[in-house]
Amino acid sequence: MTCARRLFSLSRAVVGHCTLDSMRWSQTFIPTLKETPADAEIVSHQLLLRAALVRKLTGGLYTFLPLGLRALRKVERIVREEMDRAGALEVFMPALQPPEIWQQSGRYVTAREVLYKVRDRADKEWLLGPTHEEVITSLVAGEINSYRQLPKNFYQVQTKFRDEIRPRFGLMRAKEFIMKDAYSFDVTDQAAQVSYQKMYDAYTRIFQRCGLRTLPVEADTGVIGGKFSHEFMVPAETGENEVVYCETGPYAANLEKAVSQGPLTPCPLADTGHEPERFATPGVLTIEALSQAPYHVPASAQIKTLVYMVKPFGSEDSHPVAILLRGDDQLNEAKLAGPLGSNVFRPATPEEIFLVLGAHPGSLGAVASRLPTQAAALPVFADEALRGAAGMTTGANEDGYHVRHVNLTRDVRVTHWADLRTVRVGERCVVSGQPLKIRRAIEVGHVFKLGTKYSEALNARYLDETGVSRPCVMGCYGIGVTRTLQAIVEQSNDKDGVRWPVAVAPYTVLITPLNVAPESPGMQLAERIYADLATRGVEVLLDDRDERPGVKFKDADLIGIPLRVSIGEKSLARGEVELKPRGGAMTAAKAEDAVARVLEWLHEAEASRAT
RNA sequence: CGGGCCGUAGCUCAGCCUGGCUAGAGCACUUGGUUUGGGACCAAGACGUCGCAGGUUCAAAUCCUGUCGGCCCGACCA
Repeated sequence: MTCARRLFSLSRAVVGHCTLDSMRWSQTFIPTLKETPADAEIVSHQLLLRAALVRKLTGGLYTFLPLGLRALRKVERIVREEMDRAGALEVFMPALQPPEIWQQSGRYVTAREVLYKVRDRADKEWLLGPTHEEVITSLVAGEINSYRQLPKNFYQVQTKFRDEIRPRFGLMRAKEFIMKDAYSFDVTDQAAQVSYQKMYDAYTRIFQRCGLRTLPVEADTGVIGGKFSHEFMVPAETGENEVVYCETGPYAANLEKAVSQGPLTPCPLADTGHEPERFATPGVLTIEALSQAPYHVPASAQIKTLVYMVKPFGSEDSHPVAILLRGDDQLNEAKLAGPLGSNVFRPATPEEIFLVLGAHPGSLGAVASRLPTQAAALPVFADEALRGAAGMTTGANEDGYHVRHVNLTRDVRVTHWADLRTVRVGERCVVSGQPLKIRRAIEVGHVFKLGTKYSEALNARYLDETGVSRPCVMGCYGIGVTRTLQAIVEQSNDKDGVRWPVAVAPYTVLITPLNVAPESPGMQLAERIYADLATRGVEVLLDDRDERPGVKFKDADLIGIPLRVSIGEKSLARGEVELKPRGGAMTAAKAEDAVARVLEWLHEAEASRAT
């Protein structure tokens, strides 16, 4: 028993906080599904339903069943422990928010696509919060006055609402989901950097404790705005993001943000000495067509001309801009917001394009001498890959014609140079020079360094040592808790079901007596082990159902409890029970040692996870 | 919002093209029996406004129109 006594002090991560947090299968609610529901596409979504973790109410809205809720609570607890450890303070903000603060920050417009709006009896509008920068900043604006009160980092775990155009993949992209969001307030940029790093480190620990392999990548800041950010990605073929990474170096970035040393084949730079020359290209409307016979202009020697309509911040009117890329490059819209100075923009319609350029898509070009007078002041944004290019071919800005011998420096009035292209596989890493790879991933966390955008808009200011009023420097940090749960399932499963990491498993031990008659030796032993483990704080589930062994084993594998203790007549005749880690090999244990062996296994599982 | 597909029992689906008898199967559920170490078997039973509305017809799950909902692809998107 000394062994058991020593093992009694297992950490809370494994044994749970409630000494009798255990359950009989027949008393709880675990409606497993033998068949795969038709509308679940990816394996984690299927298992979420089959393993009785959640049920769908309607598209993008799910009910958590007892098993799913237990796993969710485990993830939440890990998140809270690590946030607390990092010095963040838990608060709880309203989900229902007044639109006024969103108008103040400007996001009433820029985030309008995802905002759920509701009206009260007086027909006043309210918002269901998709995030809480405005609320927390309002709080700080009212409460924090001095540098002596800083830094502060507030967090909460709360339901968020987002008007997703197309909810899909179960909890991955839902209309309503649980997020942990944290907001840091600092006196200076350098101090904010410290807060940012604390959160980055906390996130690394959180996902590690959840049993997830994550990859932190440089990320675009999107609608939230801000200076720079990292996303925590779970590599998975079913992910909705694409991550560019280098196998030999530290570089990793979201495709929206990724840079490289440029196209593998450089643009022609040698000036042919020719002036731009118009030539007839009847019916040629694509880069591809111009690269074919009889023209044979490689895509890499063409200039692609796009027209976008931009709405500057605070303005109601849109204006057109031209965007130039190499023919074989793709525009990366996420990179466009910075150079444009606005994130409200869209591709121009053919009618709008004709109005400004006098030609239709397929024949567009920005060669200065071929621009109509109304386009004289048209802003021209050119991708860096085109810098210095010569001998290029592009549209003549006249339907049915192209121009060759174009020298960018000489012939095009570029107003802004910027990195606008999408990186492609195999291009050279800017850090290591090695070929870049691309793979899909699920975004589970995002840390942003925000700067003073919200503190200035909502007046969250403090007085510094010299009595000068300054805006707080902010950071914000999100973890999709429900999405993280599904990502764990997506990463931890096999053909038989879920394989929960111990730290987030709904229960850590499953006892499976094959004969459940109350007076049978097997059931009596099962009851003893169950009670013994429960009083030691192990979260244990007893499968007391009168079902055939096959049913019990299939269900056990499906719900994926990390350790199974099977008690059947055959081994019991030898005075033994069977220990089977989910996905591992079965081992025999003397019945009287069963509890000690289980505690030992849990202890080892915890030790092997700690780093 | 564009394109495609689908709504029949709790779940997975057949029947529809080519209208016609009491609308079917498997799984799940209830009862009884036989079974009992990897999703058993036998028997009996319960479960349906065939998404909804309108139309055509002697007759509609089936054909037509509209509508609502779902799924997939795209667009969009912390």
